[in-house]
Amino acid sequence: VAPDLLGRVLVRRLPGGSRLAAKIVETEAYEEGDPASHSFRGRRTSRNALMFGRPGLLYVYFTYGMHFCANVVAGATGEGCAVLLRAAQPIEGLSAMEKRRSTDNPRLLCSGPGRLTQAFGLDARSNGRDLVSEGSAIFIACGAPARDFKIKSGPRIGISDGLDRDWRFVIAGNAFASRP
DNA sequence: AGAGCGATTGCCT
DNA sequence: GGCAATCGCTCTG
Repeated sequence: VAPDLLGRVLVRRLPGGSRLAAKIVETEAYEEGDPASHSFRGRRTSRNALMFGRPGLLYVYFTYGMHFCANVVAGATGEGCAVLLRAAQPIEGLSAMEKRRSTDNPRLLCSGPGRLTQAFGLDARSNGRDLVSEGSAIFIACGAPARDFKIKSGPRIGISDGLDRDWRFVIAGNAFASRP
């Protein structure tokens, strides 16, 4: 699911009818057999409960005392599996993102997991939202995107265990990834 | 009950 | 390249 999400568009409807939209350009996969995952060894806690929920839901967690990270629940119900959204290329609603992010550099709006949630206004209240219903206030647009890009994979970022897995996926050459 | 640290970011030199 | 910010989750005793 992690590479499949590349090129798809994350959309947020704002009160008033305007929208935020950005193309997903970088993702990471996490699952139960994975020592870097919140769901390692199938352990359920109050924080990670959503990872074991229905696929297509939004799992948001708080980290480093100040940042939120957004994930797409990706396993069957009961399986602790999710895809971290690490970076996206802004498409629509840039001025609203600029305001939330306090910068007008488009490269700094959604290029990083904490930046992306801040630009989209996602936080603990967004937990459990349905990302696969286009009626949602926050969702991933349906329909297969153009596959006119190559996918690069490598070790995930910011972890100390599980570095043997190449479960970070980026659109090759895209300038909006969290790092070159 | 308390310590340690994290799926990060931004500002400093 | 280095480090502070900042707080909730997890593990240890």
